[in-house]
Amino acid sequence: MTQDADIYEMLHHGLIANRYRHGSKLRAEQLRIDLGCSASTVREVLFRLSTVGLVTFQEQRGFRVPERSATLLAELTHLRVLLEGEGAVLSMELGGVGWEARLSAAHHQLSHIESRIHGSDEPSGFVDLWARAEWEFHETLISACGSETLKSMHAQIYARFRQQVMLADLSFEFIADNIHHHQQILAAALSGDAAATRDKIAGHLARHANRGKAT
Amino acid sequence: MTQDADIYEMLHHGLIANRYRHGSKLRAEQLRIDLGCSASTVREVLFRLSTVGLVTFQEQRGFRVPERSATLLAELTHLRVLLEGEGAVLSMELGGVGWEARLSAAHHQLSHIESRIHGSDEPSGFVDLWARAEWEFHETLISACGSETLKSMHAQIYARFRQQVMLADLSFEFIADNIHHHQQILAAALSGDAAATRDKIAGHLARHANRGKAT
DNA sequence: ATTTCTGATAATTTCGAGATTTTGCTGTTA
DNA sequence: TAACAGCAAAATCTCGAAATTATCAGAAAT
Repeated sequence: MTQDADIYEMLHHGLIANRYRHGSKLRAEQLRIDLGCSASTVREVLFRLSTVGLVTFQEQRGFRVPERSATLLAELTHLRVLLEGEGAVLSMELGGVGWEARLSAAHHQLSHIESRIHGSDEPSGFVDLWARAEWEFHETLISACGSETLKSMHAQIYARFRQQVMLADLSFEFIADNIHHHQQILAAALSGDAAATRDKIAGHLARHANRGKAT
Repeated sequence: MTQDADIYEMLHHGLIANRYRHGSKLRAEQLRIDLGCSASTVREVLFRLSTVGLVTFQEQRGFRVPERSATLLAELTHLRVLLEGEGAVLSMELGGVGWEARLSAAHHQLSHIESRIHGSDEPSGFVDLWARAEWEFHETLISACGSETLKSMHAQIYARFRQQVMLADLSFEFIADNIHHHQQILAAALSGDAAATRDKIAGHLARHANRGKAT
């Protein structure tokens, strides 16, 4: 059993779930206790995460969780619209009925959870479920695009996007909008309208545009 | 002096220049001699490079140089067209005269080198100069897009693209086409025609479409 | 009172060795 | 001859410690 991959997954997940405060230092000696391994292994993983932008690294000054930044969020949003729109349109052309079925299924799952959250006073217990379902839907949306490279690039951007907005999203103030957005994206994708699909994706991802605070 | 960053740059450059054969194994114990450091440091750097796709990694089986693959090249080309086209169009809107001047300068440098290569029997001595100038031109093309994230993502894809096609490019069989392509891209960008700019970029990058051999 | 120097403390970077796993070779068997 | 088990060699993975560098508190000087 190689710990390395597990440690990577744990930290990756923790960073996306905002388990560590924005801007806080990530000391290898500290994390080794939580993760149950040596500081060297942690350091190795932190380096890898810095390469994909989930942690920042400064020479001789260690690793940090990236700050929240309206500028960065705008850039990530722009790239996500670009990649996710392209992947969705390609999937519409290449995916066939199988893809449409999987997308419907993913939307059904997500819709179910979002409905429950919408009617709940204490939605904090649904956070993990919702995060997984949201990812599944957007991942399925581009899953038939035929390009592994596009998918892995999208996964990188999605992770950084989520890291930026998780704190805002888990208050679920957007939940009513999100339900509507996800329905519109599904409808546009199934109808075969490429331009509309791109539009709906862009509208959905822009929901944080007016809220992100600069560093 | 931190070796780490230097080692990373050395290996990064070597991989793009095809210093190591496609598919060959990258043993840390071997590389430590060429690079003058310990095996652990090499391993750390190789992990980082695997995260951006310049080396492949398999658990318990070490690191390898990615094979040449027509499929992968097609995917990288598609993404480069997407990112470079977007960055160029944004630069045309935001860059102003300063950007136009820098793009002209970069093209002039590249054009000068490509002309010399075109008229030479033994162009192998120009490889490094050409590679640098080619990168400078394409990087400048998107330099005013206003998004650091887009630029770094493009840099990642460009590096992998170059790794795939370097062997083909340094025979300079495309040199006549390339001179024409680069001129067309420059002209379209300066004329302010967004659609034409995207077209010319796509045409330029597709030059390898009929040549890459599957693994 | 503010700045600068200095030493002590803490964090980062590099390294080589031990434990674990894979790989390749050899000899046996059907 | 082909297939398989077992052993030896090599490679990978993990770790903790030594060496280097940054950080900070307190003393000395302006």
